[in-house]
Amino acid sequence: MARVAGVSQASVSLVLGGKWHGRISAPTAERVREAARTLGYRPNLAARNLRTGSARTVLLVVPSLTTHFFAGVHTGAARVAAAHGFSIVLYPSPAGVGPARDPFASAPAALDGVLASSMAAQALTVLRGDRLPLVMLDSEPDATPGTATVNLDIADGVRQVADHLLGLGHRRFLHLRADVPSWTFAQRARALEERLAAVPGATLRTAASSMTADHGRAAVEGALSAPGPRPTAVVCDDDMLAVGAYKAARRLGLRVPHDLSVTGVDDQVLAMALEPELTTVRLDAELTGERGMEALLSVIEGRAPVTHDIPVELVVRGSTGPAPRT
Amino acid sequence: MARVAGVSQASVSLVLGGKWHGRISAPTAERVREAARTLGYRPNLAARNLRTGSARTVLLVVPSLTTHFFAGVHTGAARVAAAHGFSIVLYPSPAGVGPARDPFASAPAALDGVLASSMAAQALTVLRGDRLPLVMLDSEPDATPGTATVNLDIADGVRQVADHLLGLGHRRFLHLRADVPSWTFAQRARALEERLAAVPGATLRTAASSMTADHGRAAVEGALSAPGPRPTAVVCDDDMLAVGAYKAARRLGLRVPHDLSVTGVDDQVLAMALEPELTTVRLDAELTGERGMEALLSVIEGRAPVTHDIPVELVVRGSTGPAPRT
DNA sequence: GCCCCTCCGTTTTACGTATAACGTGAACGT
DNA sequence: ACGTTCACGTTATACGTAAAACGGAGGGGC
Repeated sequence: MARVAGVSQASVSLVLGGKWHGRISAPTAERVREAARTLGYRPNLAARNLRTGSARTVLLVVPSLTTHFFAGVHTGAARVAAAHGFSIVLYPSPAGVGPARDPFASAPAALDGVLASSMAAQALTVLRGDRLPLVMLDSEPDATPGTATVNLDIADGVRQVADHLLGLGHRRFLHLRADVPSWTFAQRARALEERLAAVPGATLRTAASSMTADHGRAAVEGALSAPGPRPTAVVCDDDMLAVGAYKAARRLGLRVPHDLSVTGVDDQVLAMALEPELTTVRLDAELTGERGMEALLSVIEGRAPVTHDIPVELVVRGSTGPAPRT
Repeated sequence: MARVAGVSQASVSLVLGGKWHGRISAPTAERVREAARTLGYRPNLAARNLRTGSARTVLLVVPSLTTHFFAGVHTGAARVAAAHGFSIVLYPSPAGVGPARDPFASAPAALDGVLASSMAAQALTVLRGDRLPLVMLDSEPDATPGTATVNLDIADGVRQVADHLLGLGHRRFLHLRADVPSWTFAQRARALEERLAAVPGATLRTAASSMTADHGRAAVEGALSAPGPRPTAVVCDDDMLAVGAYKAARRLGLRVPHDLSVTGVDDQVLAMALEPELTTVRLDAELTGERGMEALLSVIEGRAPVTHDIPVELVVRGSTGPAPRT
């Protein structure tokens, strides 16, 4: 390469690295670029990484990419990373069985930082101790002081849901919880409890289910068949659970929203596919990924850790209506 | 590291690389491992990659991870890659706007091979010319002779759909095409046409739509409102388009499946969420990813390219029923 | 004439690993 | 006693880059 261009190897590095101004004349620089073009020359990344001590690579830790939300997070994070010349490597689904794998074993090169979802708790225990820049997504604000976090204010979304349903006259609520031990779900439960505690006459039942439509259906069917006055609104931790609520309602002969109002969280494509379309809390997954990656790159580049808040938005559609008269 | 273990650097490499049998005594090997453990020593990946000339890394080219199918492909591919000590780097969504980016610019290290979906056509033009091992997913069998392919026999799935509907007495069909210029969709259209051409009295209309529920609805609504005898079955290229068909049916006052049968392709979570549940062609995305990665690793390791066929399966649910009497 | 500066490059070095090539005692066969 | 093998490690080298250190030629100031 250097031979073809008729210059030294160092000049090649300077030109292709874009740091030649004032050191290499314009014609020579052009000659180097031309030679690189005709040869199809690409700098050896391994050598570059060895020399610079960095591969400009970041680890993204999420439970599963098949979850709509995390796929969106990846998309947003990847966009920002690419814009800064960084690459993303995914931590292989810790949600799968087996012990937490060594996150570094999955990377093709040294890591500059870690962007981790709070739902991937297993991996974090592995990551502690390595002094890598770390940014948490949707984690408890003061859980890890000093590290940047990107916080989705889902609690606020749940409060909006509660207010919306209260405004429609609902007083008897069923909360369909995702039985995943994660702060994000605990937060939702607490927000709903607190909001309803402030309303005289409001009651709250709780059911828990794994995050599939079928388990959700069973849980809701059980809770709605229990003795006592039946809840008129089901607040679900997730759109997929809301599908379960729809199915339960159908089996029990209840119409949505006439007899039973249902809400979700996420606003997946699912929400618009349902009939009636689902009232739900929209989470902007891509924005979450973007902000997370921006925060992480800030830390990597030595700036102070910032904390972002991602606003959420209640999207009212057809699955919520006035509470039925008793 | 070598100092701490009281041994030469070469011995460290041998022991940690697992190639010490017969060259290093067991006690010494143990001493090295012990030292590595206490120091938290990790081999420098950049140096290793430079020395070995490989980063054991593969590029996965898919249009978008937010598409359910491709997220599944990634999951399967990642599982196999991890089992062989390989890493996956994703090519950043070529479906996005802008010119095709340099795939190698997104990688943190040198690539050993490429696993590409046929739907990411843009990227392929970039990849041609680089003599990297390449495996295509769901691409036209003889499009790239010599390269391994993993073929989803969706044409067969469509034929099963046609036979299923014909058996239910349907004769007037509407094909809702995804207007994406990809071989996989062209293949579906051809299979349906050929199958119906063999049935006297069978008719086929076609509508095209981008892959969103709303556009699908509009396309189906238009096609069903056109003059002439109305189709009684809508065969959709995708589950998302089937959602559009449901919505169109509702707007036109048609019940599924009583007045209109609907089918999809994919079997996303969506399919079970719909009411009635969707009859669709199940594609095993994870298996596709696994087979694809296995084929690619074979080529990388110097074995002959193999071609796999992934079977598809018609899943009959509630969205198809007997053709209405005229 | 001498010193100093600027411009344009080159020479050299270090990064940390994998592995080929090279000892070095001790045991062993004859 | 002497070559041969074996078991166990070490020394030395190359990978391709980034960047610090180092000129050399030409020009300007005094």
